[in-house]
Amino acid sequence: MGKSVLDDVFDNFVKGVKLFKDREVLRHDYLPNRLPHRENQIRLLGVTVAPVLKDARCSNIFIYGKTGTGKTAVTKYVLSHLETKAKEYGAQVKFCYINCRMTGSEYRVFAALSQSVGLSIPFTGLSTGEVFDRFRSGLDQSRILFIIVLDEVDALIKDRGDAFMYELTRINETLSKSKVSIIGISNDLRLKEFLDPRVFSSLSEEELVFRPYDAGELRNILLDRSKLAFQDDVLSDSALSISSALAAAEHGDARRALDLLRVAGEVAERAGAKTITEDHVRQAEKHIEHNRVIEALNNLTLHSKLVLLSVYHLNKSSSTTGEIYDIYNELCGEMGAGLLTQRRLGTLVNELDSMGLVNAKVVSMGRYGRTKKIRLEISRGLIKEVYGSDNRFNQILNYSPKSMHKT
DNA sequence: CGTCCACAGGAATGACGGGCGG
DNA sequence: CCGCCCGTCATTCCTGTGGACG
Repeated sequence: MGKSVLDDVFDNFVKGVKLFKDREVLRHDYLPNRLPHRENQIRLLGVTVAPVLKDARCSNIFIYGKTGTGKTAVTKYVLSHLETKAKEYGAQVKFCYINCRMTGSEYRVFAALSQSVGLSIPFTGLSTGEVFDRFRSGLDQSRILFIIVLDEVDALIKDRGDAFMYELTRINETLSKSKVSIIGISNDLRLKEFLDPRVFSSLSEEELVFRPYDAGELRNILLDRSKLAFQDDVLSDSALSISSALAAAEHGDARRALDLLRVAGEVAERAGAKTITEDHVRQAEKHIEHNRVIEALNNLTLHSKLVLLSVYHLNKSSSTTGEIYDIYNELCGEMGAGLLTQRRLGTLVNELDSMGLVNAKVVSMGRYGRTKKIRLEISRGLIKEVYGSDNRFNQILNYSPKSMHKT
């Protein structure tokens, strides 16, 4: 039996220094039992929600804050404590946590709500109104105080409108045996601009704002977590500081900080190091970004890939929608793919922009019209790397478009 | 100072695959 | 099985617009 290349990998893993004690602690879905620097928010949310223990409906609450400021963690923390207290006092309280961005549509939100009051709803087939009616009657039957947590509602409201929110905020008027309270969580602080004022006012009976963490606070959070995550004396002080600093620069995102630390640990472990250094954190930063882009690149639809490759081919510091459409047109012909409209291409470009693969800005060139200036945001090498290994795209990658030397 | 380019991007509508309830 | 509804992608039609040019 020959020596496998894997022997090294496995040996290294077993014999090498173990850095992690418990890697799960650094994942963002992990709910710690201490949330440093959020004592105020915990108390406020607790106070607001407490009336349900005496069988009274609590106020609706609106929570604002950017990603990684602890909104979700605090909410889950408070509600899980509330749940155990409710059992203790025999209060009929139930809650349902829904991440609206993951759930995706109002239909599915109502379906999820229905499920949590014990109804089973097909994932398609019914009209949204029907699902809502079933949910309402199912809820009324169960005679409870129902707390609905709508995490990342801004995502849903922005592309579906706030009609479903309006229905939800008014549901109590038609319930006789149950009561509903809503906790809305938004990443976007300007959400009220998108909301019907009636919805907004009934939703924000209480408001809670989560400020971003500063570097010092992030440091404490990481320190706390790293004690559980790593073996003693594994994490260097400078690695800790740089992680907090990097995440603080990025709107004080604790999630980001935890990711950095976890990946840095993995990088260090793979390198066989016995401590995690500042350099490992910097490598982790690149690593995370690299993976993010590669994953995005692979998951694009055919036409989005072609649009991206058109930008790649133009190879200018910035190109306009029209220019890109010409190249895209050629690439479609080359591949025998159906051609989308320029209108459609516009929104695909915008999608690529929000994924950070491309940068698109509308500019006016006066007499020469108004268009989007589009620029590649990722390295050309990365595109070669990902699409070069795909036979279907290899020829497209090397294809040289005809309409290139026009200005 | 008005014109007019080269699009932006909203609204309505349709085609399609999937799945229901009756 | 039918008629209806879902979400998704795409088209068609449309009105809006910043600013260099004349």
